[in-house]
Amino acid sequence: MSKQIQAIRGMNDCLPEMTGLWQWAEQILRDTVASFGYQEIRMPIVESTDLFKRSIGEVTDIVEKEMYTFADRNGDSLTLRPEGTASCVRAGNQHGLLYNQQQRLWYLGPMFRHERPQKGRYRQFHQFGVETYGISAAEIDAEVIGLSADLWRAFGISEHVTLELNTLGSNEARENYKRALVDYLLQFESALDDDSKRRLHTNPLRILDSKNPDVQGILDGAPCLHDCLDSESKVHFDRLTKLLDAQGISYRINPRLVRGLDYYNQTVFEWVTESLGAQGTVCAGGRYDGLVEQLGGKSTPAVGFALGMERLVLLLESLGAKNQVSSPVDVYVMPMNSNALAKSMSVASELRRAVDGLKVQLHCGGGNFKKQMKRADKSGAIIGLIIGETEMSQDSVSVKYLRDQSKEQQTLTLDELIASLTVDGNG
RNA sequence: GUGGGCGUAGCUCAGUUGGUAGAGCCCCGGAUUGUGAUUCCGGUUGUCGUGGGUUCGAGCCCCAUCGUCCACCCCA
Repeated sequence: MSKQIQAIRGMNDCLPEMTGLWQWAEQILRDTVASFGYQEIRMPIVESTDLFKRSIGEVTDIVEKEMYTFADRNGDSLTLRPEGTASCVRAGNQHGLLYNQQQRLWYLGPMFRHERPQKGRYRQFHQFGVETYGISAAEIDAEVIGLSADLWRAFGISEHVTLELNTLGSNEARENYKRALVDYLLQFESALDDDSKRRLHTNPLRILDSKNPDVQGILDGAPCLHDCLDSESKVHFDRLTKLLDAQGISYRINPRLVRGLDYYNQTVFEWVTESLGAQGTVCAGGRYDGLVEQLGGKSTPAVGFALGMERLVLLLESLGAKNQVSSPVDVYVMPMNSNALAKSMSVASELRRAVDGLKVQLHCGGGNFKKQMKRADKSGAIIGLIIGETEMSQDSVSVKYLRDQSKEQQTLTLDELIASLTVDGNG
């Protein structure tokens, strides 16, 4: 055997034992956004490097050290997308979707960041994203957050996620606050850890959600972002919280909640969980009113969020959602000998055509009866269909119920079998 | 990028002060030639991550390297 080639570090295969759960999750996501009237948009995975530099921010870690950037054969600098919002705005601008219009969009696909892999964090990962454009009123913030809350309800995990909410205010308010915060923290500079010292000059707001308890202690005396807010932002945030209250969505206002990407303003939120280790944020988003214009479009308000699929699936798995996934096979057809093969294949075909959604697998490769029964059992099928000389001679099939011992094996005509499967609703 | 844990069969893992590798699962055959999942019997599974070093002798000790997991950082 020659040496095997491995997958790239941090880029994982999704194996058959997991694809069922992924598909189940994806279906619920699609159904939920569809119920809100949102439409899918599909963007390329590769974009011009400048797109991300201009949107995410030049001094963010994502742009500085995490992007998969390379020169293509023309010498253009291209980048594997590290997130979806920038591409979505670019596509919207390019095709006139955002100009004086309202849009409610969603997407799902792979993203790439060159980070050190750990639980809930991979170099190729998948985000489900929702983006809305052209609505500045707080009700769209409330709708988007309400939509995310509906997702947890549909997954049955509402008790395991909590909503954190904050407002960053206008850009001017935020700049004012940034200055006040830096002034305050400079008094304690020697007591700050190295990461916080560095961020003092790069992204001071990020110090607010430092995990270091000493830093958090210093922050207890720091000025509060909410004291620097402009009145317009206050009104917007107040309307949002009232609308969330009216929907019965509970939240915790966290004045230290900030976002890592530069384009956010006003509303920001995160859904966090205790069940995922260090990567507790399963979904996060907010308002980004300046980005459309920043990327060359007409000034357009926008709100959206992104949800980490791997983190969602990990969470669903840890909460035992795997038994929501149906078996890959409902009926396993066993031809007893080579004479029964053609008959078995046609029976399988007729079943598939007659019963909508029925999953029928034909035993291939022969083998004795014992072996075929073992395969039938392993397939997860509820019904084993036996077709041998006896059945051929009377134009019937023997039906063995593999998961229910109280049900006797019986011999039926194909029509009788189809009738029973149809009544059961796929068994 | 930084730190720590772990790399032994397809999978999950034992392996004593250093003496040339083992269990369960899986798979195959049989008990049972038309009845699985339960039971019993038998069988196949290896570059001990890789490369050096120490030693008469290394899965075990040392160095390097790669991989992986977890945490920091970052973020969904």
